[in-house]
Parts: sequence; structure tokens; C-alpha cells
Amino acid sequence: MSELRHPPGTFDVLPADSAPWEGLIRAFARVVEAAGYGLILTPTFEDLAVFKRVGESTDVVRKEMYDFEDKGGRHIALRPEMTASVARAFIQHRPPLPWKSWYAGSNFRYERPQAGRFREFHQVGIEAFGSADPDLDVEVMSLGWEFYTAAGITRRELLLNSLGDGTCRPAYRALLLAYLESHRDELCEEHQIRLEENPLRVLDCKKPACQKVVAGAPRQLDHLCDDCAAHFARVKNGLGALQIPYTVDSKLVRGLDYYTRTTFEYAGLGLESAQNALGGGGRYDGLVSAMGGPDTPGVGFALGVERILLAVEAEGGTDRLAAGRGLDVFVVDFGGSGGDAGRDLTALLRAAGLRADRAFDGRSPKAQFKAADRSGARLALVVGPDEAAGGTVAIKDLQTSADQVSVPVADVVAEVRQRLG
RNA sequence: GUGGCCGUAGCUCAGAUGGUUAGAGCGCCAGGUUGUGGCCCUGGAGGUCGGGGGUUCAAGUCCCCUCGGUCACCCCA
Repeated sequence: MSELRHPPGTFDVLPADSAPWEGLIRAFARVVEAAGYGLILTPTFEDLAVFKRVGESTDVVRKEMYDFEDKGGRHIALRPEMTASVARAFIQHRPPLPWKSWYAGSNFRYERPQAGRFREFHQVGIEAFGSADPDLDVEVMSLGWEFYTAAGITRRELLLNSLGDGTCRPAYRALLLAYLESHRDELCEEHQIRLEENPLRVLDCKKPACQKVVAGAPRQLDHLCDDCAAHFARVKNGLGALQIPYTVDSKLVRGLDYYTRTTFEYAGLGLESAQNALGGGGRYDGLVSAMGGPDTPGVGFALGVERILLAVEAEGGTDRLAAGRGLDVFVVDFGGSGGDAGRDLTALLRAAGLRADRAFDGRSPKAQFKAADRSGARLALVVGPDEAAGGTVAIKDLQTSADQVSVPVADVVAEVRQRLG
């Protein structure tokens, strides 16, 4: 047992296991880049203030922030989510609108790890700034939906809600608060205390006590202003037109305070409810201005990579994500040239664009072939004294075990290509 | 942050009631095959029994502490 380990709540993904991760991110990039989203890289850590804007009353800010003071006395936080970082980058650089970006990277929340939940976890996502058009909400939601299909996840559902905007939300909030206060003693302990801070959070409290009260509570959807109602109608219309099934859930609040109007969540139906949130997002028209930027609408989502992998696993394995990796050839050098032949042939193959590996240390033929077998390469290319004398390379098909053939060095690349089909 | 369960070889795990040099399977390395993988046979390397303290003639085994893992609550990705 080594003294040095990864920190609690983190993990290593070794090359032998990383194919699904690689395939998933590639599949995501393919889907969103086809819709005009470009990769964005932002720092893994930011000034704590960047993230405080996601909402002082949220668990993310209140108790899950992975923060510390750096050597310059700055209060730093590892990013708990990406939207605030992207918004900060938008405000700092002011790119032309509309501005569409996608990302893949680590996020951090300081909490006790558990199934499907880590201190460092990974997300892929998109953010689109500069348009309040409900059709953009639909585009964003549909891209997530399409990606799940590409990843092989069919057992999922899209939950949809509208939280209203600066016009109708305060009025609804007051209405809800008044209702909840009249039932205060029936709420769970936590919400009796924190009710005023964010009454909306009571809506998705899982405690039976709160649920009972919520059942009779006024619904935001019944109190949307005309603009928000029209926006929501257009969103539903667009999803219908694209044949994306959805379920309206008036209690869907989500864990971040910056959402306005559209909020949505993708839930995996094949997973335990404690970790069935595959991803979520929504519109955040007030976020950029709240962070000190120009009044700019935006909409986006983030999907949890660990959760997606769990869902893919639950639906028959990650093989389809992992396709396309592996070596073409493995070079075996039986000696006679001091290792020159193997070294030079490997370089020749790689320069020709073939995926080639080899054995080192002049190991025994048996050991080298064993390595060739394990490497997963389709072909073994053999060089040794006999080949050196004749200026040839022996090609052996490791899958069919057919008799190996000898070809002139000059023809090796062409011959290999033909055999790989 | 609170609670349950669990830490023995790289991995999965045996090691009743404490008792001489801590085992197996898989994996790895080598040989059987002086130029040929997968199967088989033989052999080998690899362990401060998570760490520290205590009880005892004697601790992998019992007690305390600690670290780590895992699951759950809260909440989410």
C-alpha cells in the first residue's frame, strides 16, 4: 500500500479504462460542433466571487465550495460548475453575439463522496449567450437529447419547467412564501428555518412533510407573466416539432439560483434516484448583468460524465463509445541488427500514419509475441536475421493466425494497409 | 458535516475459538519451444497483514486512536 494516493473523492482513469471517456467526449464534440458551438477553455479555479453569483442560498455556495486562500492572499475556489466561469469569460472578453461555446472538464464540490458523486467530477456542456429566442432553448435541449442518443442512452426523460422572470417571479415568490408560511409548522425542520431564504427550494424538498404541503401550493406555471407564458409555449411547441418527448414538472427548481424562465433536467431511468440526474440546465438571462456585465441573455446545460457512463453501463456497456482505438501493427524484432531493424521499421510505419507499437529490451520472441497479442494489434511485423538478409519483413495476422508472409521492406506499408482493409 | 459497513500480494479474496517460516486464484516474469502470441505444464518474483498505540509469553486475529475506501442522509452532476 503506497503512502501516496489520490485525494479523497478523486480517482484515476488508467489508459486501459479511458476509452469510454475519450469516446464520450468525442461524441459530444461531434454533436455540438455540428451546431456551431466552439470549444472554450477557462481556468479550473477562479476568484471565489465568480461563483458566489450562482446564489448565496444554494448548497453549492453554502457548503460545497472547494475554496482556499492562495499565496497572494486571493480567495480562490475550484470551479463547482462551468456556467459562471463562461459568463465571467464572456464579460471579460465581450465576443460578438450570439456566442456559442462547449466545454469538457473537471468540477469540484467539497462533500463526502458516494456512488456516482465525487469531489472532482466531470462535465461536458454548452452555453449560448446573446439571444432570448425560445428556439435557442429548444436547440440547446435538443442537442443534449441528441447526444444521449449518440452515447447509447435511450432510457432517459426530459423534465421541463419555467421559473418565470424578473417580472413574474417575485410576485410568485411572494405568493408561494405566503402560502408556505401559513403551513410553516408542517414543513421539515430545515425549511422551517430557511424558508425566507429561498422558498422555491421547498418545492423540490424530498421530505414527505414538505411534499405534502407543496402538493397544495400555487404553481409558478399558473402565474407566469404574458411574455414568460409565450416563451414557454414556444419552447414546448419547438420540442414537439422536433419530436423530443418531455414532461412538464412544475416542481423542478434546480440547485442554482441564476435560472430564469426555462429550466430542464435529463433524468436517467435506469439509475438509482440518488444519482439519476444525468444533466441539467436552463436559461439565465439575469446572470451576466448580475456579474457586472451588459444585460445579456443566455441558456445552456451541463451533463455529468460519471453519470452518463453509469447510464451507458446500465444500458448494455460502453463498447460503442470505445470503438476506434487500438493498434494496427506491433513490431517484433528477433535481433541480428542490434535493434536497428525494429526501431527503423516502427518509425517508418508511424510516419506512414499507421498506429504502431513495439517491444523494447530485446526480449525473447515468445515475450515479444505475447506483448503483440496483448497490445490488441491486428498484425505482427517480424524482423530478424533472416529478414535482414533478404531485405524483407514477415507479416503475421494475429487474429487469424494464418501463415505469415514475407514482403520486401519497400512494400510493407502498402501490404499492411491492404490487410487492414 | 452525521451515520453503517470494510481495509491481508498489482487485482479478487481465504486465513473458527489469538499460537511456529501469512495462503489461493487471476495477473506479471522465466523455462518447457536456440525465430513465433492466445491453450497447457513447471518454476519464480511480489506482503512494514492501511498506520500508530495498547493488552498478552505470543496479535493478521482482541481493545483504543487515526488514515483511507465504500454506502446512506442532505443535495446534486
